[in-house]
Amino acid sequence: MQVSNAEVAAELDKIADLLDVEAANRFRVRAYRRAARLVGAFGRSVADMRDEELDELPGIGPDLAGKIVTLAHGGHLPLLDELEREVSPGVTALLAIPGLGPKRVHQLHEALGIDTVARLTEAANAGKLHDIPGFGRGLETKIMRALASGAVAQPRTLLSKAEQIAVPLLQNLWQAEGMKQAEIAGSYRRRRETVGDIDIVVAAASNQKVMQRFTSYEAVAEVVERGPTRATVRLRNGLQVDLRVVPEESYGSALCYFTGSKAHNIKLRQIAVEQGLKLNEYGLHKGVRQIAGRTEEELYERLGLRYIPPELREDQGEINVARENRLPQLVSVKDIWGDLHVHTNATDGRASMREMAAAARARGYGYIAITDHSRRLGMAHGLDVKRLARQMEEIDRLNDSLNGFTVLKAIEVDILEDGTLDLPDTILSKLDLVIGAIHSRFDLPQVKQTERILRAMDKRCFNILAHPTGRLINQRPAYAVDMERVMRGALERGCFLELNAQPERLDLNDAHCRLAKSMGLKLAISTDAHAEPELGFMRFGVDQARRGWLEAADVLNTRPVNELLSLLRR
DNA sequence: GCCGTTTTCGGCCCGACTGTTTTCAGTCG
Repeated sequence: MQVSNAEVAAELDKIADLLDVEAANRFRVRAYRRAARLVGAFGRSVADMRDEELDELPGIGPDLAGKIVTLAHGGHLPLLDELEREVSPGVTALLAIPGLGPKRVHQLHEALGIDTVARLTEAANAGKLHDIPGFGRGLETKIMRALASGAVAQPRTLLSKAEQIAVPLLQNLWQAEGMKQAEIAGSYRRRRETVGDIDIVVAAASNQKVMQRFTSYEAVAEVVERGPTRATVRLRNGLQVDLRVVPEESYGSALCYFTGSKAHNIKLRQIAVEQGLKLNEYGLHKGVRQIAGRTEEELYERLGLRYIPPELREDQGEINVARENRLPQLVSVKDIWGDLHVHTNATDGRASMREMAAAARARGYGYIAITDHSRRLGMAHGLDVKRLARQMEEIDRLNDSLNGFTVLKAIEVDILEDGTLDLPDTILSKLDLVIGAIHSRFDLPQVKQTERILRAMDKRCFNILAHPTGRLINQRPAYAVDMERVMRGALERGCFLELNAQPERLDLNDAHCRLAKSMGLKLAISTDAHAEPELGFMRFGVDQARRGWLEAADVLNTRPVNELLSLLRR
């Protein structure tokens, strides 16, 4: 039995939570959390790794390596059983409630035997909490408010959605008097696929004016916290926004600090300590004297590092690479020459191919591939042989009328359950590009799903595997597939994988991108656009690719059409 | 629980805000 990295990470996190509530050594707790984070973000499946390989990873020692191996093969940990005997497992859910951390959860359990959210609600409503030492009426109401507002376990917000909320908010903030600098920091700036909250950093002449403007913003439902330099609000849609105002000479260090990740920051501060310096959000200090911090660039430089782009700041090896001046030259939207996954109103798109081509051209592209659905997707009015043939003729005519821009004949063909393709080779082999996709039977076991894909790739006309895991963020998990085998299979056969840039897909994820890069497999970044504005999703795909350390050379569609076509030839 | 060109034991990042306090612990990022 193989257990996914995400599940192993969840178990490790559970141990950390339980240890936390047990008041275990906090560094021991941290070791489990670090391990959970590492495993969760790891491209390879830990189930395929040996004990000694895991031991090599930073923060993983012999003990954790053994536990990870056990978990990855469906084994039981005596430690976890023991912890769950001592602390009822439901208490970990209490940690998600704002205002409750390990100490207070422990107290709730000791004093009143509270071990579920339901019991906590009951006790709070009965007014039993404020008698517990260290608790008071204030905390009791705070907890009751949190419980009532459903603040518990809210799913993370899609980056694209966060952008729609944060950008106008920031624009509004700029109207405050005395604004000097401002940026959205946090996981938003690191371009993670989802954000938990929004962090904004500001340098301004008057803290007071900024705070005032921020807390009175029209979308604010509640001011959770408000001090002289920091404020937290909850918006009506439930999203939390933190604002931090600092002096101009601290702006760079504050921006860096609030961009994170937390793990990256800890490493930076360790480096500072090693050099006899101190790093905080106000700057880099030698004794009481500030020696850097006005800009991020200056900060990294003074620490002996090259500037690290926010997308890489995850403590995934970027610091050593920056020290050795080996940072990747990350791909950017400017490098993209065309879009290889585009739908039209021939199937479920909303614009004609002419309109999509014009929109792509207006973005400065040299080509797009028209990839409508195949017949199997009845819902989308998928193309059969006859309609596809007609579309190909139409593309020829369109190309005749275009100068310096190419519309590629292509398709997003369904990979059927047995790994055959939804249209015959005779027509597929006449196309410039064939994208294969799974739209059915997401429930196949891993071995079957993997073989289904490899079998489809066996066809010499097959070029790119679309949205390779099928996940929809917050909606549908990835289907079970051995990604390493799929990538190796693609490499051996001369085909490629897609990084689908739809904000709710972003499929492949960042770890997969790194895995592909380490194997030398190029990826196509494609929008899967169903309307003209969706061509703009390219930047989300590029952001994800940057998080995966990809450079222009690692991406298929960063080259002119002739080079692209020769790469596609099998 | 991890880690080490000062260490195999004794460290492990730093500050703001809140609430319950008489000087600070807990939580959060």
